[in-house]
Amino acid sequence: MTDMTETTETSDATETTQLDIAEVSHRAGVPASTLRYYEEKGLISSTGRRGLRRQYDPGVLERLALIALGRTAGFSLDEIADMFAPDGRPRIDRGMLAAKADELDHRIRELGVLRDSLRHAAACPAPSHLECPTFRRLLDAAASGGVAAPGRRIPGR
Amino acid sequence: MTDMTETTETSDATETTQLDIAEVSHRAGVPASTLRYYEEKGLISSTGRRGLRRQYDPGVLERLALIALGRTAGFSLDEIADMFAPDGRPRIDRGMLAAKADELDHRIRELGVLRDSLRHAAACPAPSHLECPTFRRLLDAAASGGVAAPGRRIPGR
DNA sequence: GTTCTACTTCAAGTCGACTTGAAGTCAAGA
DNA sequence: TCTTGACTTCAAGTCGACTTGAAGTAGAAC
Repeated sequence: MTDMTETTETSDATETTQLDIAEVSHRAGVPASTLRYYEEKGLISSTGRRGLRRQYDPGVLERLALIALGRTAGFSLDEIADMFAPDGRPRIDRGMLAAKADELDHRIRELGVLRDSLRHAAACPAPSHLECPTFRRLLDAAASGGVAAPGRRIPGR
Repeated sequence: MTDMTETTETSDATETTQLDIAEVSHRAGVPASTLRYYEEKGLISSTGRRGLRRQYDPGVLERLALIALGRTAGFSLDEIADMFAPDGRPRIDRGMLAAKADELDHRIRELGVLRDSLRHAAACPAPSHLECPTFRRLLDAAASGGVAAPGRRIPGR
């Protein structure tokens, strides 16, 4: 949403800087239905219509990237929505970023332990996993919540 | 979380060390409703009833630990159900474990990049994140799916 | 014997992020 | 001008893992 564009926008010059929803969908790799959904949630906005079709400012691509980034960092759409100031410019709380980084760090360590254990179990010669000491240790950890309390969301992918 | 209160062994001896659902719920840290749900899904089974109340074999605790483990590794309940042979003994495909480990590994690396970038952005002196080169690089990566395509499930928490 | 209470069943609700379906609209091409 | 087909709206559906609520039951305490 940096200004700059919006130059000669004569109606006949079809050379609009505006992007059709299909174009945005294609370029961002996001279904049109999702774009409408995001708009409804206030995450993005269309600049106008051509007929019924939504038109977007090219800046929407950046915004979608920002949204995608937030999603992969584990933010909910609502959280992401809060990251944009009313004027549309991103306003990201640095403290929040740091907190999320710490969270990720923790999660990463957990997953590391898990990965190593899984690998061990995969190679372990014990006839049954239940007889493998490493596996049992993992089990105990999981049982006591040592690895990751199965709260609500799950990491896996 | 060890023995103790090994059920009031009152009444008839040979109470077979069966655990009441409340006991299992408490020891495993899993709500009774979840135990019923798991049973319905075929993930665990009760050995009988005392009145209406379900009774469980102590082995169910280990099984629940196994389930918790699978959950934190990112397996769905259905996948976990498939990990038990019809006889109830775990039958974990080592190849599957290895595959999951690889998956985790990949995810871990993604999250690592993300964490580093978040940390940088949090400390970055650029007036706006959009002007921070590192942040922009991250954005581009997210936009091109380089970090993690926001498929269906999200890693977060 | 009565009451208390923790269990029981079954159906339905929840949550987040979308997707899907039906019915309608409109710019562009034949 | 008419047809086409990609868009539009709005409501409802989906998915996974549970949770919640209503109505019922039985063992244990009194």
